[in-house]
Amino acid sequence: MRVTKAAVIQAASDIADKDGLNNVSLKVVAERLNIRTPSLYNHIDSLEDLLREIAHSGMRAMNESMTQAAIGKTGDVAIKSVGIEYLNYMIKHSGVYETIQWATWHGNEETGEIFGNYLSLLTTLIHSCGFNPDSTNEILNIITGFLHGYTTLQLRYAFSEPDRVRNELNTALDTLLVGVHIKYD
Amino acid sequence: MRVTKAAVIQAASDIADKDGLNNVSLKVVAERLNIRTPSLYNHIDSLEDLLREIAHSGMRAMNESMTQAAIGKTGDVAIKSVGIEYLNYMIKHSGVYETIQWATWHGNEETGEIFGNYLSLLTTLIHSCGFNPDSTNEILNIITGFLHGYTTLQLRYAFSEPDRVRNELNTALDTLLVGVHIKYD
DNA sequence: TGACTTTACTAATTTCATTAGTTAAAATGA
DNA sequence: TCATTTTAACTAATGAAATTAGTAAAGTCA
Repeated sequence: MRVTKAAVIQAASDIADKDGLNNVSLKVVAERLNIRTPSLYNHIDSLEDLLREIAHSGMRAMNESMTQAAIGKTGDVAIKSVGIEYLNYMIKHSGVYETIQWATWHGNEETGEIFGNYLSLLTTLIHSCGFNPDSTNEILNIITGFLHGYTTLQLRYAFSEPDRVRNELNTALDTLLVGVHIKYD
Repeated sequence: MRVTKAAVIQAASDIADKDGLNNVSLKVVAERLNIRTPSLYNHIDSLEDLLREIAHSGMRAMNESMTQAAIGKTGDVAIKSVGIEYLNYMIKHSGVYETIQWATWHGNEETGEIFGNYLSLLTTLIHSCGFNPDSTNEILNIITGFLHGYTTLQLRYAFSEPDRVRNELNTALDTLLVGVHIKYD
């Protein structure tokens, strides 16, 4: 009697980050934990369930980091801090992030809830900018969409030149926010 | 003697669009084509190879549609037309689009080339806006990043309310381009 | 201590992907 | 046209991995 559900998810996340999502198999996870493959079923329902759990754990960690990054800040500064933290997480946990993208297509209700927490954080920060509240959702979609797409497309460069990509993301967010301010101030 | 490589990719793409990426298996594709599973190896190298081919075929089709959408247009109007076409393709071929996202992580040189063609199209359109050529790449990253992220996050709504999402994408691109113009004109 | 629960194990089973080896149809080319 | 070569199909194995069934050990708690 040793392994816990959290340990399974942790082991699987580590493997995802080191070897990529399609090298996460029950066989490999079990080996990492020094148990037999069927024993994993005491902690998870299926491989697909495990992948979703990896994604959820990662999303919660991202939410936590981004929330920390926003503490004591408001407006554009806060939004940009959150954006940089989003990128930082992707760089540090690219395998988990790949799983999060997978969960975009194969998520369940819980996935939606956790994503909702992320949206809540951004919503609060958008409010702190003083935009017309009627436009909050429109702005939310613009910012979250941009952040997701920009970081994903730049991820390949972010490994070798993290500082450059971080700076360019910061500049790009400035540009985006200029447009948002003109349109919604 | 009947099936061709193109037919295999087409069948697999149809299955992806109808049942999602993780229901694309050699077994199912072979059944659709009325041949035995091993016969597929006359046309493809492996399941992973097939998935990449689905992605490549989809990316080429998107490039073609977007190029058509840009004909006879310049500047912001052209960029927005391309963006709408990008969204249209995703709505019509969500399974293939999921495969394209998969290929973001598991692509090869050819994947990069096809993506390069897309970047070339956008680069041309950005030039037609008259921005400082030194900033073309920065702008390219902003626009392609935004487009990818915004459409991906809105895809779930795009099935039920395509017109609303199309309109909002158009507005969002306007907002983004306002910022870009102020920053780079 | 004795019932109960948890978690691991071994032993199947199933489902696919993939490989090997064979055959017949189709294409090519003298 | 006819022989040669290529192509693409087939059947039969093989192998890897997920999942299920059934069992035993170890911890929990009354």
